[in-house]
Amino acid sequence: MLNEDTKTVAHDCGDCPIRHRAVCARCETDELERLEEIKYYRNFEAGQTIIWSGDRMDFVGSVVSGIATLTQTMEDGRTQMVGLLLPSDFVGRPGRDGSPYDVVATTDMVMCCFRKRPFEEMMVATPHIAHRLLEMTLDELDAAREWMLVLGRKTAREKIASLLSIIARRDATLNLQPAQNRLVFDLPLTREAMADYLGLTLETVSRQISALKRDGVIELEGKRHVTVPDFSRLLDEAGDDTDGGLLV
Amino acid sequence: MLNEDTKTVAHDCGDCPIRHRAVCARCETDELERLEEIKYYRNFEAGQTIIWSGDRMDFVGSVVSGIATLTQTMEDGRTQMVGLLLPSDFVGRPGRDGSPYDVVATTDMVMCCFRKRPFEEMMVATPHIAHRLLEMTLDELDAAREWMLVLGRKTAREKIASLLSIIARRDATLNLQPAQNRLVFDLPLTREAMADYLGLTLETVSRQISALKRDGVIELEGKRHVTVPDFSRLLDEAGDDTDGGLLV
DNA sequence: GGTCATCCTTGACCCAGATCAAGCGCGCGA
DNA sequence: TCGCGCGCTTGATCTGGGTCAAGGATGACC
Repeated sequence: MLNEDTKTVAHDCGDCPIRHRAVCARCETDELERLEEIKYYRNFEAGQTIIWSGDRMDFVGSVVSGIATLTQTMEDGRTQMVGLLLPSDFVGRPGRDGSPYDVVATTDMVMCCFRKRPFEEMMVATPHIAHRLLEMTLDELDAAREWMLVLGRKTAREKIASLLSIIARRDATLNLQPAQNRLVFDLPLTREAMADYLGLTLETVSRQISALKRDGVIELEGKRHVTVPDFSRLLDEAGDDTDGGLLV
Repeated sequence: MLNEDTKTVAHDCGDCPIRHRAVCARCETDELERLEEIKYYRNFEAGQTIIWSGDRMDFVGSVVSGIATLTQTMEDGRTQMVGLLLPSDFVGRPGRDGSPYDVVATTDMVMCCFRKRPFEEMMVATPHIAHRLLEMTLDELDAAREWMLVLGRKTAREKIASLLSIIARRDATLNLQPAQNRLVFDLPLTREAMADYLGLTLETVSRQISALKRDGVIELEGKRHVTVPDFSRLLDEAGDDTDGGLLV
């Protein structure tokens, strides 16, 4: 059962990803209630490691606010980010015990979690939850494969443009802007984290961002606040063949 | 209903992946019969494109024999392989209409297919099929993310060693060798296909294979037949921290 | 056996991005 | 207010792998 405190948070969370994105689109009332029973919220501070690679994971859940990263590290310290968790993204591997990745909060975060064992039991009893999870996993698989193209074949400049357009798109779908080509967002990652995502060094990231700024593809206010005056120009720089409709 | 011809093939296919790997581990007899009704076999020749990127896909299925690749191509022709389909691998995106990738047979192939619509209907009616598909999709996601580390952070030599060890491992699990460190297999890919998988050029692939041969990490007979005298040495070259137990 | 195409190897050279190094700017705690 | 640390930028130089180019091997087909 929920304590008063948790209820309050749940109520604040009007567009809680569990409602609109993860598992509940077709839930019946009693299923929703069962979900509520195994649901709880966790807060993390910027820089805090949520799960260490190899750790046992006793929950699944969604990002409510803030950003986390999924990274792999080799013994000699080379690291590669393999996923970026933005609000409404699902975290967890139903049916698996551990995480093969480090999960790290890069900003302050709130996560909406379910205890794993009861969640899995619900999954068995409620087939459409499994279907929804399959959907989401296929989405993640597509994203991972898209990123393989970025890592394997794109130039440094194209990589940066690809990352910026992904973040811009996600940001835009959250804070719906008037449907125009200009958009504004804050970079949620350090240069080093961007480098780890893109398979570059932080110096190259910095240089290419400066170059995009010099060429008018982006405008910078401080180090993190980005304005994209022409989004289709950015997509072009990313080498994307998509038409770039913002609202996917 | 099955015609006589198909039945024969089905019978030959004693370890048909649909039986032992994809969906049927817990199927009841009548479910198996329903699967049989929507099941058919397709043959492809080496070089044949199975699905074009963007095509409608009206089936799902498994590789029975032979090898296929999943590739993405940019407008300017740069291509990145995002998946390698070996025998027993599943192909298809239940719930999705099209494929975002080209699927190409690199050797002669046999696939065991199910018509997509009835398969999806069965999935709804038979929850453990959806669970099995979720399992498999999570496996693919892990593989894709593992490959992101290869593409983003490994050197050319490490990339080649990683690819060889993956193929060797898969080959070994199919044709179980005595549990020793020496193993033998045939490369199922051209140098160019390897390059597309690894984000390299075919010249670099060729040079690095020559180097591994010169250094005694592998032995070559012709261009495709590979002997690995010491598998743990190969894993070492790949920069893998896994212990390399062959039988995963 | 000869021709041709495909796949592969090897060499010479070049360049994008890594590496090494110096310094800037801003926020924070004393 | 100062100093200190962290995140970032920029410059100089180096190098792994790309590019361009020239053959070598193998096998299919005439």
